[in-house]
This record gives sequence, structure tokens and C-alpha cells, in this order.
Amino acid sequence: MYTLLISSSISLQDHLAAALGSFIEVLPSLWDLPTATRFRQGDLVWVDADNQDPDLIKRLCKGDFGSARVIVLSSTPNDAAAVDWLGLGAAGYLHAFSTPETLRQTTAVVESGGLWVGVGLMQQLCARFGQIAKPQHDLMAQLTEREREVVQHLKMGKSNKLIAKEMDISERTVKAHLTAIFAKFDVSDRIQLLLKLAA
Amino acid sequence: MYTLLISSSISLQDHLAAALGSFIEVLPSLWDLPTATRFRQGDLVWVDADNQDPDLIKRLCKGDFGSARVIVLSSTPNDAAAVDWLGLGAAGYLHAFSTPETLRQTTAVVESGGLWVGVGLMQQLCARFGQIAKPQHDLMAQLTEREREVVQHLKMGKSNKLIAKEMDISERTVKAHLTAIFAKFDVSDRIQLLLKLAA
DNA sequence: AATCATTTTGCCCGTTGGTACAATAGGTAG
DNA sequence: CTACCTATTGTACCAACGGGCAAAATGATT
Repeated sequence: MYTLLISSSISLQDHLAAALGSFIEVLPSLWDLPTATRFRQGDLVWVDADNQDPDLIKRLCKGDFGSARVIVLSSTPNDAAAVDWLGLGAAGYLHAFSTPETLRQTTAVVESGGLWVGVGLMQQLCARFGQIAKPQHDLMAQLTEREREVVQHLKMGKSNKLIAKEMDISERTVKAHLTAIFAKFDVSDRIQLLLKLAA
Repeated sequence: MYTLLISSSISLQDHLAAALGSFIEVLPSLWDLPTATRFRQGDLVWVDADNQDPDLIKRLCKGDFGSARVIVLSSTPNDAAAVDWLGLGAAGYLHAFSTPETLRQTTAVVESGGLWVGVGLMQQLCARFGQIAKPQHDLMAQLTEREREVVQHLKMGKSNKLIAKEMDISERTVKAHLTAIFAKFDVSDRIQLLLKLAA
């Protein structure tokens, strides 16, 4: 496995090397990264948000340099930044000088396809879960199981095509469920349905 | 640490035991759980959503049986269900036959007080949360007068045609405004915009 | 006078969404 | 066995949506 740290901070370089092993490669700046660089699936890139160009980190997260898993480090971590990076595709966000134990655990989680975020952010997201997942009215009770599933997807703003893919059914079937849902909710389209649910 | 798996599926029982160790206790059905059962803080309960009563799982997640951390397993995982279970208090939601590695990671994360969710859902939540957390004031301020008007109509779920009629302009102009609005809000269509505004 | 942001519109294109008119199949209740 | 509900899918049609390319007019700013 290839692991790269991008940071100009000597102390951070030492810290990470101590925690993860000295086989880590280090690059002082993202600008030094050849534009032709193509990370492979499974590569791990730690990047120091304190002293790197945000735009380049952004591109890195979005996969412009290949399919590496990106972990963003910050010496002043905050939830807002976390959601930004994770939303862009980062696989982790944590304090640059986290304990070696935490760093190792992050590595393990990210390598196995997970995301690493702080507990505080998780709790906030959980609070939002509650809102998103709040039980609806009696109208929802009138829906069949599959129809309810479709509604969940709808609420996330997904297209018919995507819903079909995620439910592993044809787009036509999604439409069939939608037609049924619209009738039961007495609305004409998904927009009105969303407005009704949001109210 | 006490770990319990609730599933009638032999293959799942074997799979989990192989991944986490054979010290796991197994219960075929949630119905077999004595109503007086009180899990303790730190207890880990894996429950198979495929063959258990949803209502009982629900109560389990909500803590009716004590303060165990609940991890929901499904052979057909989807984001909608994830939102439901996590919203109810589950600490994790993942594919029943995830790799042993992933199962172990889940254990580690959940035990240390975290949540385990799929990457796709996590990113969606972050994206959504980012939108929520960000004051739309700044975004709305970037709109022109007419664009703001259009947004008002949009929030009421009106069609382009209707908006055009009410603003006494052509439908093409409405589209032009919309295109500008979408760009400024960094969304692709009216649905995403509504979700952003509604949040 | 020249530049710029804003507003307006037309034509055309591809994609998405909703539905009419079907059919097949599994399960349940009578 | 027979309805009935649910889930699934197909073809096809049309309306709605989003945007590319273009143009014109206005008002403000420099």
C-alpha cells in the first residue's frame, strides 16, 4: 500500500511517521505534485490543510489526481470544515496531531472503505437524522412498503434513474410507485410531494 | 464486553462468529428476548433486519431494552433504511455479509462511541448538512432582484410556465433566471435548490 | 463614449418526468 | 377457485425542464 503525506510541517511529518511507520512518502507541497499524477485505488494521501492550497486539496478530494483516499488534517479542526471536505469526497478529517492510536484507527477504517469523522460532528449529523427520519402523518401509513422506500429516496432529491438503480428495479417500476404515491397524497408531481412533506 | 447477535440465519451467525470471534452470543429471534432484559452500557447487539420484527428492532434501537449499542445488518442495505435506523438510535448499519475486516472496524468504531454508516450516505449527509449549516443569506444576497422573485415562486412549487405568466415574462426568461440561480447556489436543478432552501 | 451587469427573448436540443394502456406474477382473503 | 392487492416491466407519448448559442435593450459606472 502506498501512503503519501503532503505537508511542509516537519513536526507533522515526524508525528505521522512515528504513528504509521517511516515507510510514508512525504511531499512538502501539493504544487510539487506532477499534474500527470494518477493515484491508484487503495492509495492513501494525508494532506495538511494548514499549509496547502485549498483549491488543490479540493481537486485532490474530487479525484482529479486519481482514486486515492484522501484524509485531511488540520491543527484547528471544526465541524464546518469537516462537512466541506467530506462532502467533496475526503475519506477522513481529523486533528493533525491526533494520538498515534487514532491515526492508526483512521488508517484502518479508511482503508476498509469507511469514513473517519469526529464524534462531535457525528452527533450533530445524528440530530439531523432525526429530522430527516421523522415519522410522517397518516398519509405515509397508507403507502405500501415499496412506496415508502421510494418516498425516502425522493426526499433526498434523487432522480428516478438513481432510485431505480439503488432499489435494483427498473425505472418504469419507480414511475409506477410514484404514480401510486402521487395519487395517495393527492399531488401531481414530486415537487408538490416534497412541499407537502416539508410542511 | 458482551456481544450479542440476533438472527435466525445460520450463515450470518457463522459469518459474524468467524469475523468477531466465537465468544458471541446468539439469539435466533428478538421474541426470545426476555422483556425484562436490560443491556448495559457498552454491550453490543447486532441485529439482522432481514428476519426480525421491525417494531422490536425499533424498540431495541430506542433503548427499550437498555443502553446497548445496536448495529443493524441487512442483506439489501439502502440509504433510506440507514436513515431510519440511525435516526432511531442505531449505532451502525451495514451489509450483513460485509467483509470480516469491515465488521471488525465497525466494532471498533462503535465501541469507541462512533457510528458506522456507508460512505455514500455519509457523503450525502455531509453535503446536506453543509447546506444546512451554511447561512443562505449570503447566497440569496448574491441573487439579482428578478432572480430572488423567481426563487419565491419556485419555493411555492410553481412551474416555469406559471412563473412566466405571473411575472409577465416569457418562459425562456424564467429559465435564464433559473440557470443563473442554479449556478449561484451550486445546484443542478430546482429539486436540489428546494432541498437546500428547505433545510 | 465605453464598459459592464441585468433583463429580456427566440430557436433548438437532449434529458427527465408523468402517464396511458397494457401484461405477468406472487400473495392473501373469501 | 376467485377476486383483490402488490410488485414488476414494457412501449410509447407528451409535457416539463435545463441549457447552448445568440441577440437586443436598459441602466449604471467609469
